[in-house]
Amino acid sequence: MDVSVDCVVFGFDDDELKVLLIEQKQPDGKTIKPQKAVPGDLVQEDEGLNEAAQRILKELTSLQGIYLKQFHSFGDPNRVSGLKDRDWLRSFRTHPERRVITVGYYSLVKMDDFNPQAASFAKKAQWVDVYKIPYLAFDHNEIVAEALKVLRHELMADHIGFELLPEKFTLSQLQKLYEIILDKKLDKRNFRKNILRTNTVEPLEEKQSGVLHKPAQLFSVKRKNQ
Amino acid sequence: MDVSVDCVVFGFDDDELKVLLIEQKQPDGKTIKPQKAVPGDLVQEDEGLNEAAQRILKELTSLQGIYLKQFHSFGDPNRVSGLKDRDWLRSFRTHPERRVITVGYYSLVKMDDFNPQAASFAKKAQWVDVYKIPYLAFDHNEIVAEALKVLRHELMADHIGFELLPEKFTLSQLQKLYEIILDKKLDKRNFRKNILRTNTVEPLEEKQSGVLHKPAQLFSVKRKNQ
DNA sequence: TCAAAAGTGTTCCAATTACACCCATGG
DNA sequence: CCATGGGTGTAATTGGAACACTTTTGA
Repeated sequence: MDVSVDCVVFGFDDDELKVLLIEQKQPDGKTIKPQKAVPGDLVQEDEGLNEAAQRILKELTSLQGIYLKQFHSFGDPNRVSGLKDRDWLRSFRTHPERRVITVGYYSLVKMDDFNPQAASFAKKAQWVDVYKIPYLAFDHNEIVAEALKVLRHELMADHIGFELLPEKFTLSQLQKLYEIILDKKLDKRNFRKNILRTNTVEPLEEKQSGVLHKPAQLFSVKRKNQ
Repeated sequence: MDVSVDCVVFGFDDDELKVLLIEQKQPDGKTIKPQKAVPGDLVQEDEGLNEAAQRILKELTSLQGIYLKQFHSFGDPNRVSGLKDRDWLRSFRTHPERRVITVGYYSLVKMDDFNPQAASFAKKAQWVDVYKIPYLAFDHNEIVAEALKVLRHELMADHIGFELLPEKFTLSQLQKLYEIILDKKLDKRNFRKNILRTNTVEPLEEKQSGVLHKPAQLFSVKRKNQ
C-alpha cells in the first residue's frame, strides 16, 4: 500500500478564489488525454506527512513555507480505479497498481507571489476558478470540495486569510476576500467591527492614492509581539 | 509502507470518562513486558478506511455500528521506533520493520453496553480513566490526546454524547456526562436551557424511584421524525 | 459637479452568564 | 424532620444582524 499527500492550494487575486491544478504529463510516445489534478505525490520512506506535503508542494509549484494543514485522509479502495487514472499511473509510477491512500492538505496563498512552474511530471500548473472546476483525476473533486469546506470553517473561526493579501491592504480588499471565499455578501460595517475587534490588523500612516474615489486607509497584519 | 487505523473509544460509566485500551499480547516463549495501546491494526488491501475502523474495532472489542469518526492521520517516520514497539511488532507482524502511517478514529460508547473481550492478539481490553492514562505504545498518548480535543469540540458543536447514557436518563446524568468529558463544572439552569433548546431529548411520563431525594424526570433521546 | 468607493453608529434581538430558593422523596 | 439532589426564573451583559448617509478624491 502506498501513501500520498495531495495539496489543495487556494489562491486569491483580488477577484476570484482559485485552486492550483496541474495537468498530468503525457508519457512519451503515448497519447493519453491529459487530466487535471491537484498537486500530490507519494510520501517518501523517511519523511513525515507535513514534511512530504511541503516537499511535494515545493517540487510542483515552488511554493514554500506557507500555511499548510492536514484536513482529512481519503482511502476508498477504488479512489484510483478510473481507467484514465490507471493508464496515467502506469506511465510513470514504479508500482502503478498499488492501492494509494492519500492525506489531504490545504493551503492559502496570494497568487501574485507566485508564478506556477512546470514540474518534472506535469506539463504545467494553472489557477482554476474554484467555482468552475472541471472533472479532475482520481477523487480530486471530492478532495477539493472537502478542503473548501474546511477552509471556510477555519476562515471564520481563526481569521486566517490575511496571507492572501498584499502587505498593505484596505479593509474593503479584506472584505472582498472573505466574500469570495465564503461565496456570500457581508455587511461592511459589521465586517469592519469584527475584524478590528480581533486585533490582528493595524492601520498604517498611509492611504491609497491614484484611485478614482475617496482613498482608503491602508492596513497591515499586526506582528505578534506588539 | 503500511496503513493502519487506530480507534480511540471513549466510554462513560456515570462517573468517569474512560478509554478502551488493549494490552499487547505476549509472543509465545518470549517475555516482553506488555504495553497498553489503543485498539488498532493494519488496513486490509480491499477495504476502505471507515470500513477498516469498524472491522478492527469489532474484532478487538466486539463493538459495532457505533459513531466512529476519522479525526486525524499520524505519519511521523519514527512513530513506531521505540525498542519495545519494534520487539512487539516483530513478534507477530508479517513486515514488522515497515513504516506505518495511521488514521485515527474516535468513538463514544456507554460502557455497560459492552464487556471488553480478549481478542486474538491482545491479552485483554480494559477501560482506563482518561485522566490517568499510562505510557502507551507507539505514539498512542498523542493520538488519545488529539482525539479528546476533537471529542470535546464535537460534543459542544453537535451535542453528540447521548449515546453514552442509558435509554432513560435524567438531565443531571446528562450534565454530569458533559462535565466529565469537558472536565469542568457547568451551571445547572443554563445547561438545561441549552439542552432543551436543541430539541434532541424529550421527557418521558416517568420518574426515578427509590432514590433518597426528590425523584428526577426521566428523558430519552428524541427520534428523528417526530 | 459627478462618479465611485470609503467611512461611520445605532437599534434590535438572541444568546450567554451569573445567581438562590423551594420541592419531593426515603430514611 | 432531615438530608439529598431535583427543579425553576430573572436580570445583566455580550455578540450578531440590519440598516443609510456623508466624505474624499480624480476625472
